[in-house]
Amino acid sequence: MNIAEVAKRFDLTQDTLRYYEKVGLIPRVNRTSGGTRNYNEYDCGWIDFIKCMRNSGVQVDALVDYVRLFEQGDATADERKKILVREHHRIAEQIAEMQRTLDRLNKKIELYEKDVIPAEKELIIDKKIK
Amino acid sequence: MNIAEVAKRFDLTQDTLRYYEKVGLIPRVNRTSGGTRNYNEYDCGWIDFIKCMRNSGVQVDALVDYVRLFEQGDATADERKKILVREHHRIAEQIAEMQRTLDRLNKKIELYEKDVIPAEKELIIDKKIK
DNA sequence: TATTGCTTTGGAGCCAACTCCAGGTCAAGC
DNA sequence: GCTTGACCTGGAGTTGGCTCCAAAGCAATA
Repeated sequence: MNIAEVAKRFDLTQDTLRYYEKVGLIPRVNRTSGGTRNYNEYDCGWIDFIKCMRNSGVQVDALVDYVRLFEQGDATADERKKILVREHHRIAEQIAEMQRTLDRLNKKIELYEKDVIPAEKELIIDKKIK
Repeated sequence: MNIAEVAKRFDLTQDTLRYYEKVGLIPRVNRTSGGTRNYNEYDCGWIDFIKCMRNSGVQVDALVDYVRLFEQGDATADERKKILVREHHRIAEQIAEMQRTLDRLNKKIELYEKDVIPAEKELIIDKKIK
């Protein structure tokens, strides 16, 4: 697979794919004799994983660490697992916070629906919610 | 309330509070004759709301729009509601995506727990998950 | 009133994460 | 072999969202 195909498949730009590789978000991709990237399914597995994590707000640094450890072999499995667990916690906490925000928005939207709210009541809305 | 007290109360820096006001994330705060900000509970209500939204990933622009409309009075209630509904959708979608990521991480962590995974199996892990 | 410290402003600086570009190389069709 | 278009690299530029700073004014305490 050339870079154009991979970019299309994952809805990423070629620049982003090259960036991912450059900073170590994914392991180095094999090249043709001429130096052109030649992606295989293994690479795509990594891209898929990284894109998923990035879309959930996992920091580039954390993922770079993970990939670096991965490349160091089996001995780092424990440390890699710790990263995954830590990021799991972070995401779970973030979901909880966003859920509370949704509740708050729900109440606010409900008030907007009941009667078009005069602007001056805005604070009261927030007071009620608290 | 002076800015120091408000900053402490919301665990924000004074710079952040001034920034919020400068870009229009919160309505203009009243000042003393000398020009010093004098926050009241109304201001705090806004800060609380904005902090909550920002922590859930709502963009500054969207909130600035909301505040601007709010300041234009009752006639904009409909448009304001639309913003809230749109951001509600965005957050709900983001939660869904993060939930899927948690599932994926759970499976991956589980595999790490079963037997310390040789690095070479990394792709297989992702294949299984897919 | 003098000192010490808090607050003001505009604007510069910073960080994460891309995104774009120039100048060059490679490859595929004619 | 030549042209045309895709791909390469290193590095500069951009965006969003703060964060920091200098120079100056205000406030509280002695």
